[in-house]
Amino acid sequence: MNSRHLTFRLLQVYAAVVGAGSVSEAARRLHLTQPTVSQQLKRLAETVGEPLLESRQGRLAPTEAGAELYRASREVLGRFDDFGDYLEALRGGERGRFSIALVNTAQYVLPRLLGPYSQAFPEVDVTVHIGNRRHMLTRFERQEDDLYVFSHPPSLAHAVAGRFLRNPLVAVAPRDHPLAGRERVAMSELLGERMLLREPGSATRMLFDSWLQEQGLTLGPTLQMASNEAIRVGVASGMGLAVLSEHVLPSEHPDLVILPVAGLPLESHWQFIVRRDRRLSHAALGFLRFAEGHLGECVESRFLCNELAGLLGRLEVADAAS
Amino acid sequence: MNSRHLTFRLLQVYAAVVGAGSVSEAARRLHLTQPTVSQQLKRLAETVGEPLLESRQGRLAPTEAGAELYRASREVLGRFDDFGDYLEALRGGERGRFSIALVNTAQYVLPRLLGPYSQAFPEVDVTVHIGNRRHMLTRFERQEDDLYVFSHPPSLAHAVAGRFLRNPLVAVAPRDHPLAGRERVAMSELLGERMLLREPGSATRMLFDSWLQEQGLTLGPTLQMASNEAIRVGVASGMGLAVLSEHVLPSEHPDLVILPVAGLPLESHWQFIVRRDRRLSHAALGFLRFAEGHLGECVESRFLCNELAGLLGRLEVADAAS
DNA sequence: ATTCATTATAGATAATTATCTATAGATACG
DNA sequence: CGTATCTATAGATAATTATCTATAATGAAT
Repeated sequence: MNSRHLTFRLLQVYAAVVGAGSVSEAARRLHLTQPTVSQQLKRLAETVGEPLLESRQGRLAPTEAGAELYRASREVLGRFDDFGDYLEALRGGERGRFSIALVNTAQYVLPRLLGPYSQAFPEVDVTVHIGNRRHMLTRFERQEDDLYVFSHPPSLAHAVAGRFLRNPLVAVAPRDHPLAGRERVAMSELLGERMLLREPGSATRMLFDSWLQEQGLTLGPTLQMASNEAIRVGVASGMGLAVLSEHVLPSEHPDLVILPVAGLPLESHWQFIVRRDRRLSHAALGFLRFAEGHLGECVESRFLCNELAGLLGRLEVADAAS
Repeated sequence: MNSRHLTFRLLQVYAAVVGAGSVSEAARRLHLTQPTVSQQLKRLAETVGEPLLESRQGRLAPTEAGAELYRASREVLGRFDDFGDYLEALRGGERGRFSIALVNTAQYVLPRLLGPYSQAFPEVDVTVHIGNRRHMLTRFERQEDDLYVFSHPPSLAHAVAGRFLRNPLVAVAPRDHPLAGRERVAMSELLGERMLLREPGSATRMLFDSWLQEQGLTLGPTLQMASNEAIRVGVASGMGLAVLSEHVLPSEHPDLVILPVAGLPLESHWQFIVRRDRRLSHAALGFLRFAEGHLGECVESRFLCNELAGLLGRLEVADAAS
């Protein structure tokens, strides 16, 4: 039997004929003419090399070989129906996988979105990569992930971005610091103190540095630490002051106060970045849609800044074009 | 996804590409050119409506959808391979079904063949129909069975026959009968006795009647019984004499003797009859082949008369022609 | 940056398929 | 024994498929 030229259509027709027990009836059901169906059957029988049907008391009944072919056809057609369902689920973003890469600081907020999303789409595998900005930039260049979260995106030449969350940088001091009770503080007053800072190249540090430069200020004594957590704890224990993303602070922070420094908070935003030269998985798109729709429920409203509709719009356009 | 124009060939090609991890390599394995394979893939991806492969570090790896399609393809192709095996078994006569219709008297001998055959081909379903000659003729007319066993076949206009077993008709008497010890008996001597006979129309009776007519003899008193068994027992218990197929007698028959009547035994033969206007099932053909090859082992050599090779020859010719 | 291998595209062609209409041959029903 | 209903065959045609050669575009590896 040479299955080279066997089409699924042929099996569909055959199954219909066996199901109907009649060529004419099958033709009606399939909206074909009877000779068409007859001829298909003939070809199928030739392909199989064995008679498939014989008329028994008025009805067409499958022969031994025909019965087995019918079984096989049903299984095969069923399997491809399942495949069709799978595809639909994939397209609907209900199933599949995607990966998302975060710079360190974003790990304080992204779980608020990913948690509810995973609840809603349990069939989607999400891989989260976390690292410092340099690390993430490498991944971005290599197109290793579906989605990236940056506060300061790299070049958008091959990518589109959509902001979704405010990321205010605030100055923090220990609660018992002399400046703690003040109505208003000038930045210059802080710079005499030792500042605890993230490494150069981290988004937080970059933003702070460039702001200082604008203001014509220069740093005094500093202490560099690679982790936001370590900085927060350091400040609480009196090692110095710091400028940190507000998200890094726990909602209750008895040891720390936010200083009302003029010009702060520094406004920046978390945004999703999507490369345009890599096909975005349906699942990732589904996640963005979910974020667009449910952001309000997942984050405190003072941080809310949902500009994802625009991002989605630009993606759909690209999608339709392809 | 429209599977209307999906060919098995296409799935084979796709599976080969995924297996090889490269279009060119797959093309080599399939003895096709690389553009051919590329183009098939393109068409397949269009049919599915989703990219199937993406190049990951030099190799082609299936996408999510592609991986599922690969699974489906393997299953489907596997299922049809199995179907191919099934067909082969069917063609080889190792599997399937057939029915065989016997006139009553043949039931004494056919099990000797059917038993060993079923042992050798346990996957074949055999249906045996047994009845009197009239009954079998009806079945034969209606083409209800694959094989028929007659000693006197009906018209062979639409059928072919092959003898396989001698069927001698002998005269039997109770052991204590006056004629029992005699060296030689004339038929006319028997006709004074009461004869136990099968019904007119039965092969045994027809043969006996026409022989008597040839000899110019006529029957004396008779008693008609529809069963060979009943006749045999009747003779043993002194109800009269009879002319019976030797196969009807048990191998040891202490109550009966075979009379050495001049002109007896009447020679007739069991033969297989196959209609030519009905497709012979592979299994039935397999049975005939088995019979042809193993007849010697299944029946006593004095009855042996294997002319099945001729029958098979005629069937193969018809088969090749169709 | 050059080169080698891989993949994609274009253009061509023969074969095959999917369908139809019209018609002939079979079968079953009253 | 017609008649209605089925199935099979023939002939036609447009669409699709399978396959090639030649060539361009990509991409990985010196």
